[in-house]
Amino acid sequence: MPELPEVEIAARNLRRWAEGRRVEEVGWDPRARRIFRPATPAAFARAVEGARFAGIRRIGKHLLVSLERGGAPVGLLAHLGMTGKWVLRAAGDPAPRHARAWLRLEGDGVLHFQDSRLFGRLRTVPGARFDEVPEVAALGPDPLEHGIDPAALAGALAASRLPLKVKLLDQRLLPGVGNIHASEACYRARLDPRRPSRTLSRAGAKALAAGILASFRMTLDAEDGPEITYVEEPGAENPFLVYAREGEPCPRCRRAGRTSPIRRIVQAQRSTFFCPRCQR
DNA sequence: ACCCGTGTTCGCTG
DNA sequence: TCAGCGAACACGGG
Repeated sequence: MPELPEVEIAARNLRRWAEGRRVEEVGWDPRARRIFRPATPAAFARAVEGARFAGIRRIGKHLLVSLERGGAPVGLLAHLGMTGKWVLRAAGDPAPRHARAWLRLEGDGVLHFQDSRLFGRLRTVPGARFDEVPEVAALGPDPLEHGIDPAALAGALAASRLPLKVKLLDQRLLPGVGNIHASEACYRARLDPRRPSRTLSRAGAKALAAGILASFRMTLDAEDGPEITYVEEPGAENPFLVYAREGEPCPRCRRAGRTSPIRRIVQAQRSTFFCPRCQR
């Protein structure tokens, strides 16, 4: 269940597993047609079969995969939704649980797209012209690739009455920020997630930019490896500062010799976690 | 049974 | 025209 760091790991994995290799055959789970909308799984398979992986980019939570067949570019746009994940298996291995699409590569590997909740998307992009896909064109500059311009962020926040944490989920602003990192960034910047975003000062926007990048970085460092490990998998410790820590003492207040429990509230139908004492 | 979930899109409203 | 809101999508786990 991915925000920017998990999608970045997926991009690195795909580069390592597939770059330069040809897709011999594509298969799919017939119950998962919705993943391939607005096209059909058969059309997806036709477009990808026989093509060779040429390059993998990431903007926010979108994976932009460029392939090539007979000198012609073929684009593959992937979004992991809530539960999507790319995994590599050896040919002949049983398909992993909830495998919805699979790409058999030349040599021995099979790339599986797993997605239990079917919120993911796999679609092809003619000529790999990703900038002509409206959802991609609407995204702001990727924060990991380009950094965050505090002045631009301050300007965007000044234009909205939405609560700060809700505004952070707008992918046109800072693509890749999701529900966890929105809470984490507000906490790191000591900002109350309920504040209208337009009430932030320049200094607040600057702290927020730093908080977002620090939160991404911490998760990226913890998750880098051969396969994405998700924090909710059995036995995994919660690596976050406030997310899913309702009722636990705020670590920053505790350091200052005070006690303040983390609160959970609901904003825009999503959970928000914060410390009411040190986030203003 | 019921609630919750790291995401996005759609239709409605003012 | 557009920001904002809430339902909907679909399935598994606690």
